[in-house]
Amino acid sequence: MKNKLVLIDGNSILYRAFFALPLLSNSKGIYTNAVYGFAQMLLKVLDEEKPTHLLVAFDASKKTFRHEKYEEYKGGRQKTPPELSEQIPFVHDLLDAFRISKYELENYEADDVIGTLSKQAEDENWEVKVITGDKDLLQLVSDRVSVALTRKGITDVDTYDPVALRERYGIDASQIIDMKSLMGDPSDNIPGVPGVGEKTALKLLKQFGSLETILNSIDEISGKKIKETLENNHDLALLSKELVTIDRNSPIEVSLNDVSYGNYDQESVVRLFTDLEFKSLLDRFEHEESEEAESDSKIDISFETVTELSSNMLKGETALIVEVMEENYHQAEIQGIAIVNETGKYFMTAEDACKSAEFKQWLNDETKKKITFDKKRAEVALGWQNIEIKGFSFDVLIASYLLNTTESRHDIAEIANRENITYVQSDESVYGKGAKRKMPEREALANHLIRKAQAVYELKDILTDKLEKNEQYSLFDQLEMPLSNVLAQMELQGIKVDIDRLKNMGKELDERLKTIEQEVYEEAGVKFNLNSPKQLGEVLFDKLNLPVIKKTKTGYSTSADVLEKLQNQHEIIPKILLYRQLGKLYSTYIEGLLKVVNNNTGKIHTRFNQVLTQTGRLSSIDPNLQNIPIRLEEGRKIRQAFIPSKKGWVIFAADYSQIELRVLAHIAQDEKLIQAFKEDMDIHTKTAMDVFHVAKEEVTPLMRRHAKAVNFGIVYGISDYGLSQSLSITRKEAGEFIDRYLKSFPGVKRYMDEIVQKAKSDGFVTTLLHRRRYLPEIKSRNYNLRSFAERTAMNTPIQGSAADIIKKAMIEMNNRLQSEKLETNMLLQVHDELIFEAPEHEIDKLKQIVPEVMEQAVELDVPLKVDYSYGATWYDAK
DNA sequence: TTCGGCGTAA
DNA sequence: TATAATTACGCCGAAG
Repeated sequence: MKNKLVLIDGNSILYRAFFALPLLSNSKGIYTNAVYGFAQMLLKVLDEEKPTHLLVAFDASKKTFRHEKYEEYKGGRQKTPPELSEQIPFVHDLLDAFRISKYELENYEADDVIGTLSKQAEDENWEVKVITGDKDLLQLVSDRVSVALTRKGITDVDTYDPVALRERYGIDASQIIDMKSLMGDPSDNIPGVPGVGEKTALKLLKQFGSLETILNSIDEISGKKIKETLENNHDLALLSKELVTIDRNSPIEVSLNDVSYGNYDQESVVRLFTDLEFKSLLDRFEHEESEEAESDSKIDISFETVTELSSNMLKGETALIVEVMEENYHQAEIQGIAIVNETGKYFMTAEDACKSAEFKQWLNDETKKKITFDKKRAEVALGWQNIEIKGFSFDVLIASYLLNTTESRHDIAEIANRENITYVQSDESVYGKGAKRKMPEREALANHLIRKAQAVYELKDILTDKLEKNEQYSLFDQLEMPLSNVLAQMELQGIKVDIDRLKNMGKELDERLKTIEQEVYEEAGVKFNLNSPKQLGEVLFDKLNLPVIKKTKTGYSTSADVLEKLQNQHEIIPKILLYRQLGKLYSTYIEGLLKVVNNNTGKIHTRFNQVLTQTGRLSSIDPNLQNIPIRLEEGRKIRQAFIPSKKGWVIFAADYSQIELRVLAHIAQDEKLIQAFKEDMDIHTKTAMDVFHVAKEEVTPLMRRHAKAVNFGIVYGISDYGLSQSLSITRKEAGEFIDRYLKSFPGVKRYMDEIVQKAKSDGFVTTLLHRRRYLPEIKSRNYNLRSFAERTAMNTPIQGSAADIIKKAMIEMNNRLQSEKLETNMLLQVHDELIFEAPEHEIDKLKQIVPEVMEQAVELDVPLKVDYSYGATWYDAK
């Protein structure tokens, strides 16, 4: 087959893409329009041209050999806009992901590289295509070289071969040089001959053939004026010609063989497009993967469908799939059971399984080891049917999460694929998604579950090795695995809800909302949807002409901080703020909670996601019980609807005091901070004393407030801007606070510096119990990404270690409640606090053991401190 | 369906 | 350099 070389003028296309597309950005605030356009163009080229060889050429340094001939070359050029230059690294990432060669040559321009390589390819009789936005390159057109010029947009091009060129300009490729030297080129600051444009240039060239002939035949030129300017600008025209001429023998260090194009690196492409949020482009690359998986899914895996299990099928460590298709596994149907172990592979319907005494006994036997994927799902789903499951030895989902918290896809198929196990399909491809999600035929289901079980069976050893290499096996086996059971119990237990109370609060809120709504319409003089930020923005800023404080991507910002600044400008504002506040309570916390109360138990059964956050915290969904209001009294009342499940019981709540700052004191080994906690000082007051250099008695409430904000900032990975926002002070003042803080607590300063360095050299940071977070972006050339990674390098060990500690406390608390034979139930975890329900007579015992267990969960160089309280409702446990 | 804006928690 | 605080979830309207 004949070779085909495609040469792309990198800078030119990048500029085109940047100006052709609106300034898009992804959710991280990185501009992506130029990369997007470039990627589009690239995909189109790969698709249409199917090159065997491909190179993207870039301009090298600012200075080129042309500057030696003509200093003003490319003078007057605008600097590259920063919105574009920040995208350049991503274009390089893009090319790397596609395994496409790129090249730039010191002292030369991309044109020269393209010119040289295209000549070499021509000599080899290859077909060549050049992609550019620059007409100069038309001079390369020949029988074997065609040039695609971007027309408008980025993928819309005109392609020139010698015929097309003659049609368009009436001249040959070689004459393009002469044309340009007559016309000049403002964008490159090439002078040309003043007064000569495209038309004149073409006319002269058609008549005389070349610049030199024109200059030598001045007498024959018709038109006095042209004659004169040509005479006067003789040298300038010749200089222009030199500048315009592409050097087709530049000393490039790449050869045609170096630029062969094979295939892209699918994983990198998907990763990059995901990061950049190129969802439309992503589709076709993810598809290919599933096609690949499908072909493997034809590999035959034989199994038995059984209606009863005998003990000789349940030997040795066994992979167990208890399939629950529903996303919410509470009271959900079990679809089927798959088992894989040394004796074979078995599928059972859920119905048969639940009837089987042998099976249930095996589930309940702690000595029969089970390998699972998402054991909490199985445990809770079975729990609702009063089937107990014990003896979990390895959970693939938890292991996968611990190995890489950044990875969001923890489907068995995904995890397996990463380990080159390709016979298992993704749940999505078997079940479908969204409205189309449905159960397949029994045989297809059995097949799928068996494959999952087989994959899980194989993955155990692979992932165990990895955990051990990372020194994470203990974190896995001693913390997350047992925690999962604790969480399952909490979820099954649920928290009782006073439905009437919620409904009454709802009624009252609803009435107030209607009133306020009417008032707002009157003030505005128009009816509109108050819940629509878009419509509200139009009313406030177009109709009422209030000053615009902040804008969002889509229009005016109407967020609370903006509205607060407008408080005194118009009477409508406080009303809107109140409407927002109450509306939030009504829709999210009254209606939202009522929707998820379980009809049978009268309780809310949340699900804790144990494998989601980047830091090791839990999260809670359906509903989220970790963000029930507390700050404002109005919202706090929602907590009155959370009650004990039995008469005469209480809600008991215990929280760690300043756990994150205590963790910081410990890991940073800051002597002053450690000392302050040892003396059990009020940490914000102490911070104020050190930062403002005053005695304890002189700390004003304002100083304490500022100190508190600084402490928050320190935990989050501080920036002067962030602090200035939260305190509404200037950046400079905020910067000074931070400086003074870091001088006062040198250990903290040292920690912040060292952790960033460590993250750079290791590629990840760790917590107290060896949880990891990888931070590849800490080496990024993009300021945004790098800064973000630096802040998370500082924050993750703090937030993550605090998460480790409370998780350990939860396991021990569960054991303790059992060993003390208490009836008390642990119900919720809210990052630094635990919520229980307890019979009255156990309160005294709890007052002792809860703080004890929580405070002794780990031993740090500072004491941990726990506060607690209790009452008739969650509200009263304050 | 999916995204952006907004607001709730630690 | 040019930007901006950590971790989450859910509701709504407005786009597709």
